[in-house]
Amino acid sequence: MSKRNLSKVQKLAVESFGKPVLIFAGAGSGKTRVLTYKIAHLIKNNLVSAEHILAVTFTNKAAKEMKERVNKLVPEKESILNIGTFHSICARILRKEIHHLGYSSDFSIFDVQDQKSLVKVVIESMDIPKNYVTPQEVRHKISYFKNKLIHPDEAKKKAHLVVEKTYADIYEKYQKALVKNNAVDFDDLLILPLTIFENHPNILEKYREKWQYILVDEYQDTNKPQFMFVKYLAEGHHQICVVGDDDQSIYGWRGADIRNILDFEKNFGNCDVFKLEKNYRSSAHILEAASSVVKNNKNRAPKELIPHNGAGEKLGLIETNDEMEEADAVVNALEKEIKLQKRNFSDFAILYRTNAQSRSLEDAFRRSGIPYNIVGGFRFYERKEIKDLIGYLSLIVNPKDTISLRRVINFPPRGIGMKTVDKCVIQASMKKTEMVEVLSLPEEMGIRGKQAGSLMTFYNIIKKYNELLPKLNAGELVRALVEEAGIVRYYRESSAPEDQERLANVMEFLKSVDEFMARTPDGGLSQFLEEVSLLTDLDQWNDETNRVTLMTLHSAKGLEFPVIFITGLEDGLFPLYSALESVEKLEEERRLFYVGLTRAMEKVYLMYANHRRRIGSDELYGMVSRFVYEMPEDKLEKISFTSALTRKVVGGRPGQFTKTAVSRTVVVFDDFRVGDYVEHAIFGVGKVMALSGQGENQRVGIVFKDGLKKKLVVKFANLKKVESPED
DNA sequence: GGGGCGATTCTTTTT
DNA sequence: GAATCGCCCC
Repeated sequence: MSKRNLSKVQKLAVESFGKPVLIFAGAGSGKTRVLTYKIAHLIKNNLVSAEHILAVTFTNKAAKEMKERVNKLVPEKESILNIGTFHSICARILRKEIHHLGYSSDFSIFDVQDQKSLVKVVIESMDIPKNYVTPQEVRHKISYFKNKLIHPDEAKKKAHLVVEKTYADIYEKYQKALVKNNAVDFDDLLILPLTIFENHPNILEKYREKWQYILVDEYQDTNKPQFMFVKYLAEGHHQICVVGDDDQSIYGWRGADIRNILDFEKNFGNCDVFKLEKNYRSSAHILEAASSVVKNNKNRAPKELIPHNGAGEKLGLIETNDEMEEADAVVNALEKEIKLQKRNFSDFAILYRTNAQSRSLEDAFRRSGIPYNIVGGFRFYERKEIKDLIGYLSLIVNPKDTISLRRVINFPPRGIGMKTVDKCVIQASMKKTEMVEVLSLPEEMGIRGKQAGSLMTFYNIIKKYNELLPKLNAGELVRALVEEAGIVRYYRESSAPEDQERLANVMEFLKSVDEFMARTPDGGLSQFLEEVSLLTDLDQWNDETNRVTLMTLHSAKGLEFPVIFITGLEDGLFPLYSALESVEKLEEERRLFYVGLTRAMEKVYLMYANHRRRIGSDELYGMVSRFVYEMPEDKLEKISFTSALTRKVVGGRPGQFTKTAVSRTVVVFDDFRVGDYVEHAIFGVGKVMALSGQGENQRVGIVFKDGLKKKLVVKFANLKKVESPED
C-alpha cells in the first residue's frame, strides 16, 4: 500500500494504534480516505485481522463506498470485512440473538407507516377520548423516548401532565404490541441489541471478541443508543477510531448528540486526536464563505478549513419573484454553465430544505428537457402497491404480524371490512390464539356467506405460502403469490390510469427480488425483507448516469459536486420558522447550510424568491435568509435574472399569446443543422440559415421571425432548440 | 356491512 | 396536493 498520497496528518491518523483515536475531519478533508487507509493499514501490518474489524456508517451508500475503496487497497479481504450501517449490523445481531428477548428470528421490521398503524390500533383499544392524541404525534413521542433510551416505566414515572401520562401509557402498550406482533421498529433495531448485551454478558463478550477494532464514520451524528452500542463493544479493548465533524451535525432532531464527539476523550479515555483541516474539495472563495457562516455558532470545537485549491469563482446570488421563476433561473444558470464551462448534467446538484420544494424545480427541468433525478421524497418501497406486496410477504414469513395482516386482508378487495376485522381481533384475543388462526373458522365468529369464503381464501393463501417458504426461493414464491392473490389481475383489469403505473411498479419489484436472488443465491425471503426495509432512496441513486441531481440538503451530506445550487434561501424556509425558537435549532440549520456550501467543488449558486406559495393557501415568505448576510459581501456576486417566461411567447399574430413548442437544451456545440429552429432569449425564435466554425467556435447565421438577421457564436448565444414554431 | 366520494387537515429534515 | 376522515348510498 502506498501512503504517498496521504498528507502528513492523514498519515499520522492512519498509523496511530494502541489508543482510542478521534479524528476531527472537516468537510472535504479526505475523511473516507483516512478511514479506508486505516483499515488497510490494520490488516496489512497484522495489527488486527480483517474479520475482527467492524466499520460502521450511517447510510448504505457510505458503507458501499467504503467497501469498494478498502477492496482496492486490500483486494482479497472484502468478503470477510464487516462494514455496514448501524441499522443493518444491529439487524444482523438481532437475527441471531433476538430469541433471548422472546421474539423469533423471523421478526418484521416496522417502518414509520407501520408504526403509525400500530399506534392507531393501540389507541383504539385503550378507551382514550377521540382525537385526544393523533397516531402521528404519539409515534413521534415514542421515537423520542427511544432515542433517549427512556423505557416505558421511566416515561410513566416522569409524566406529570395528563397528556404525558397518556403518551407513556400508549408507549407501554405499543411496546407490548410489538412483541406480540413479533416486530421491531427502526429504533428497536438499535435498542434491542443493547438490552441483550446488558442481560447476557456472555453474548456481549462474544461480540467484543468478534470485533476487536471498531471504526465509526460521521460520529457527530450518533444518538444515545448508537453511542451505547459503540461503547459496549469498545469497552475492554478500547480499540476504536471515530471520525466526524461537529460542524456537520445535522441530525439533532433524531436524537444525535453533538456531545458524543466533543466528549469522546471523557468517554473512552486518553486518546490521540487529529484534526484534518486541509480541504481538498472546494475553491477558496466557497470555503471562506462557508467558514464565516459556521463561525456564528457558539457550540462548536474551534477549527479552521484551509483551502488547498485556488480562489475560484465567487458565489452567485440570484433573486427571483417566486418559486417558479426560481426554478427557471436555476435552469438558465445551469444551461449557461453547460455551454460556457462544458459541464455535464451530472456535475450539478440542486439542494433544498424541504422535499416539497422539488415540485417547481421538477416542472422547470421537465419543460426544458434537462434530464434529472430526484433523491428522496416518496420512496419506491413506501408506495402503496409495494407496501401491499411487502405486507403479504411479511405476513407469510411472520404470521404474527397483524399490521401487515390488516393491510392486505382486503387487498385486492374481497369484501372484508373493518367490522369483520374487528370480529377477528376479538375472537383471537378471546381464544388467545394468533389472529391468522381464527380466519379459518369464520362460523365461530358468526361470519357466513361471502365474508366467510373470503376469509378462508385469504387464510389458505397465507398458510400455503408459509408452508412453501422452505421449498421455494424468494423469486419463485413472490411470482406465484402475486398471481394467486390476484394482485396482477386486479391492476390489469383496473381502469384507473394510476393502476397501470402501479402494475409496472409491481413488476419492478419482482425484478428487484430477482436481483437479490442473483446477488445472494441462498438468501431467504426474510433476508430480502430486511434489506428492503433498510434501503433508502439514496442507495438507489446512481451517480453514473448523466443527470442533474435534486435532493434535500440532508441527503447531500457526504457527497460532492462541481456545481451546487442552494434554493429557497428565505427566512422561515431556510432556516425554518420552527428553528428560530431556540439557539440549538438555529445552529443546526446553520450547520445544514454549511454542509450544503461545502458540497461544492467549483461553483455555488444561492437562490431566494420574494414570494413562495405553500400548499393550498397563499402563504408568503419574503425575507432573505439571515445566512446570506453571514457571508462576506466580497465573496458574493449578484446575478440578475429576468424571467424568460414572459418573453417566451413567439410566433402567432400580434397581441395573441401562443406557446413555444417543447424545446430541448443544446448540450453539444455541433448540435445545429441548417433549417433548425432555435430560440434566443432576446430575439425570439429564428431559423438557422448557415453554419461556420466548429466546437467552441461554432457560429450560426440565424434569421429571426421578424426578419432580423444575426450571426452568433453558439458558446455565448444561449440558444435553445425548438421543435418547430407552433401557431 | 362495505365501498365510494367529498371535506378536511397537514408537511422538516431520515435510518 | 395527498392522505386520511367521515358521511351517505348501495
